[in-house]
Amino acid sequence: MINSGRDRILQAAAELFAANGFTATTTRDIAERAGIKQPSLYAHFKVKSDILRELLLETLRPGVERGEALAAETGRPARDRLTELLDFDIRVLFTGRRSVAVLGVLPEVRAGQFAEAHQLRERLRDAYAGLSREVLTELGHPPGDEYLKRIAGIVFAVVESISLRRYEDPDLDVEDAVRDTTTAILRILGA
Amino acid sequence: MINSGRDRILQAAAELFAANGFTATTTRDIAERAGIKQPSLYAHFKVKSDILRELLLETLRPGVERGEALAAETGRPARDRLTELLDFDIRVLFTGRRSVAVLGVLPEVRAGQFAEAHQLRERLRDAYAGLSREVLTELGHPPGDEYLKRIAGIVFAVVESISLRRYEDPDLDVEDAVRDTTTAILRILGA
DNA sequence: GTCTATACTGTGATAGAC
DNA sequence: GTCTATCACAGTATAGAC
Repeated sequence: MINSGRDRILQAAAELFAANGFTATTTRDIAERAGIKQPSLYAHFKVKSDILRELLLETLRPGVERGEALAAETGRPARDRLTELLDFDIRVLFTGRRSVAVLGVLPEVRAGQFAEAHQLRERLRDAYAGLSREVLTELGHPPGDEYLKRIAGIVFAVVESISLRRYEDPDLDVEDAVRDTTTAILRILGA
Repeated sequence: MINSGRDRILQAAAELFAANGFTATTTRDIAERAGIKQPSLYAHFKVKSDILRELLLETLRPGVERGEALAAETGRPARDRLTELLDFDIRVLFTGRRSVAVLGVLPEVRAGQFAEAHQLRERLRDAYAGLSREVLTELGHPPGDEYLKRIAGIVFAVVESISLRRYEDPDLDVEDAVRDTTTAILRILGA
């Protein structure tokens, strides 16, 4: 059901969380935007944080799956696989029916509670790190662990920044974002 | 006074805001970390948001001043000036006695209220955009307005990501951060 | 599954003594 | 400028009827 009550709630919450943060968004705000009364939320979610929890998992899972598959794949240049992951990941952020944006970067997500989402994010980061290592190696510059960690940190930051960039410029075009981001990241890696 | 009550409050608040966000940080949390009782905060700040306000302005002002000066300067390669701004800006984030980190990216900062800080952030972004345009031009690729906006968005995102990267790896070394970030950004610009 | 009514708690902020 | 005491309100969540 695309427009079920539950879905309306998730949609509304995603937009509000992205705009104002988790704690600053009240259950009343969410309910109002979803077109129901505040207590009705609790017919769908046990507690407020479960809404964010579901949004986070939903947003992260596709990228993690694809990322780990691509990182494990062999026999194809890492550069191509990294490009493919970026393409996939960025499109999820744009075409997902939610404006899931910034969610992964919300400070509240770091503080306890959302361990599962945090873990998924780590796995996605690892996928990017693994592909980055391979790309660097292909280019004749196999990185040390320390250096890889730092450079992959920047790469992942650029990926995650898409949410914020899109938030600040709602007209940002998907194709532009995919192309610019991919180019930037390949250049950061020295390609 | 480096350890005046007021300063202890700012220090405590900066750390808590960065870790948990603005709304999720209570005035009691701040007071406790500052070693005073909650109502004593109000001898120093009229309202809670004034604490964040001051932290934001304090963090942004030096970079803005330096950035606008460097962007206006002529007769020196833009590449050198951009490098200098990055060096300065990143060191402020690291050596500032506050862990001002993520503050600029807090969602709550976007929603109304902190207009002055928002404006400073725009000016800093403009300084980076201006220098980026010059660098691209020096390289023989004068950008169109649209392209510049997008590429400068990525550049600025990399700069701002330092806060988060440092938060996630508190051992991150200043010199490494300066070098890696500068290299990444110059590469993004095609240098 | 949605509503009205409401309980309970946490939070920002003030009053006023020291 | 710090404290204790306290207020007023906002916010999450529950109860129970429809």
